[in-house]
Amino acid sequence: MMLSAREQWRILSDGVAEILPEDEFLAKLERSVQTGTPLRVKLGCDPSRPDLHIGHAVVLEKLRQFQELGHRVIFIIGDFTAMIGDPSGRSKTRPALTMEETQENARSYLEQVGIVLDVSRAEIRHNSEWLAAMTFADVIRVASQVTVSQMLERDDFHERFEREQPIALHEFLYPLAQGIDSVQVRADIEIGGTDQRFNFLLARELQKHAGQPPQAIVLMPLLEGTDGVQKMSKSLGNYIALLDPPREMFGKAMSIPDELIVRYYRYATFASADEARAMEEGLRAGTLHPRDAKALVAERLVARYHGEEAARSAREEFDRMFRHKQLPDQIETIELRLIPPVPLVEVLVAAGLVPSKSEARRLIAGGGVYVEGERIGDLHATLGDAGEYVVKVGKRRFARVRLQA
RNA sequence: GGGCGGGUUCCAGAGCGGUCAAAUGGGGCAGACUGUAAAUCUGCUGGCUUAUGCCUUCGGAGGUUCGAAUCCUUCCCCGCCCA
Repeated sequence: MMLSAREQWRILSDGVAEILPEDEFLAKLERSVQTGTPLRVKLGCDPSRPDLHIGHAVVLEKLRQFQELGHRVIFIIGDFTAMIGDPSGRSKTRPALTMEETQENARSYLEQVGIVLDVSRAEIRHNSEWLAAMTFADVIRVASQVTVSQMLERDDFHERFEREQPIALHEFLYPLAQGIDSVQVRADIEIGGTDQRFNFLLARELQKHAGQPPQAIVLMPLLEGTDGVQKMSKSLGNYIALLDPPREMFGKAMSIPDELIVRYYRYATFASADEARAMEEGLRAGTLHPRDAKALVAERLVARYHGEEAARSAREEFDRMFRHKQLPDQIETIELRLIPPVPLVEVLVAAGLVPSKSEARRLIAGGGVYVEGERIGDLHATLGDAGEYVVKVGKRRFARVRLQA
C-alpha cells in the first residue's frame, strides 16, 4: 500500500528548492519502503510569534505530503529557546517569554498548522524537555564539536563579521540547540526554508558525533513577501497570514508586483509545474492579462483557506472598491459622543481613522479625505449637524460616523 | 587593560554652535494615472486648541552658551586594533 521509493521521490521532490544530499534522501526512502518504517520528518518552530503566513504554508504543504505517504511528522516547539530570548542578531533583543506565553503561543501555532495538515497524527515535542536538562558541561561538550570558522561560514554571521557588526556569543548556540533537537528526535529528514541550510547541515555533524545516521535535508523556497523584495515575514509586514480574512487575503495578493504572479501561483496556491508554465507563457504571449492572472492567483489563494464562495465574494468586493471605486458593501458604524459642529480633523481621530490630528491635516491637504463621496480640501471643515456621515480616508479606510444631537 | 571609531527621527545614513523637526535613500501614507492595494510620476511623512506659535525628539545625566544633535564633564552601550 506504500508507494515505491521512486514514486515517493517524484512527489516529494516536486517544488523543493534543494534536497541535501539527494542520494541519501533516496536511500532513506528505499529503506523505509523495504522495512515498512516511516521516516521521521522534523520541523522546528519558534513559538515566539504565532502568526503563520502563506510562506510557512509552503513548508507545511510539503510536510502534508510526507504525512500522506505514511511518514511521521515531528514538530519541535522551541519553547526553551523562546524563553531565553532572541536568536537573530539584528533585531533588538526580543523579550524572553514566560512559560504561560510560550504555551499559549504553541497552542495557537499548532492550531494554525492544523489548517494545512493533520496535527493529531504528528508527534509534538518541546525542546525544553531535553535542553533544560543539559548541564553546562553538556553544552561545552557539544560546542566542542564545532569550530568558530565553521560557524562563520554561515552567511549571516559571515556578513556581520565582515561588516564589523556585533554577533553575540549565544547566537552561536542557537544552531547548536537546533542540532541537538535533531539528535534527540533521531530525525531522518529535516525540512524548512532555504535560509535554514546552515543550521540543518550543522545538525548532521552533531548527529554523526552522536553515532546517528545524519538527516537528509529538504529545503523549500522562501516565498517573497507582498513587497516582492524581501522574504515574507511578520516583522516586515509584507505577509499574508493564514488567518487573514478573505478580503484582506485577496487584496494583499493583488498588491504583489507582477513579476511575482507566477511564483505565487506555484508556491502560494500550489499550482503544478505545468500550470505555472502555462500561466507564464500566457503572460509572455500577452494572451493572459496580468491583472487577470493576479486575480486568479488571489481567488485561488482565498479559496484554499476560506472556500470557493468566500473567494468569489472577495473578488467581487475588490472589483467594486478598486476597479469601480465604489463603497464596500459593509461599513462599520462608529458612534461619536461629540456635539456638532465638530471639526473634521477631530472626527477622523475620534473614529480611529487616523492616528493624530496632524496626520489628519496632512491627509486632507493631500486630497485623501472624503465625506459622503465628496473630497474635502478644507483643513477647517466641520461636520455641522447630527446624523450619519460616510467618511473615506485614502482607498481603504471607511467608516460611517454617527454624531449625536 | 590600552588605542581608535561609533550611538541621530520607522530603517539605513548625513549633520558637527543658530538658517535643524534635522539632508539623502528605503519603507509607509496620500494623489494622479491605470490593468490591481502592480508599474510610473507627484506630494506628505513627531505632536498640539492652524499657530510667521508652542511642546517633545538626535544613547543617559549634568554643564558651558543669548542659543547645543552639534562644545565640555561623566556614565551606559557597540565595533575594530593591540594586550
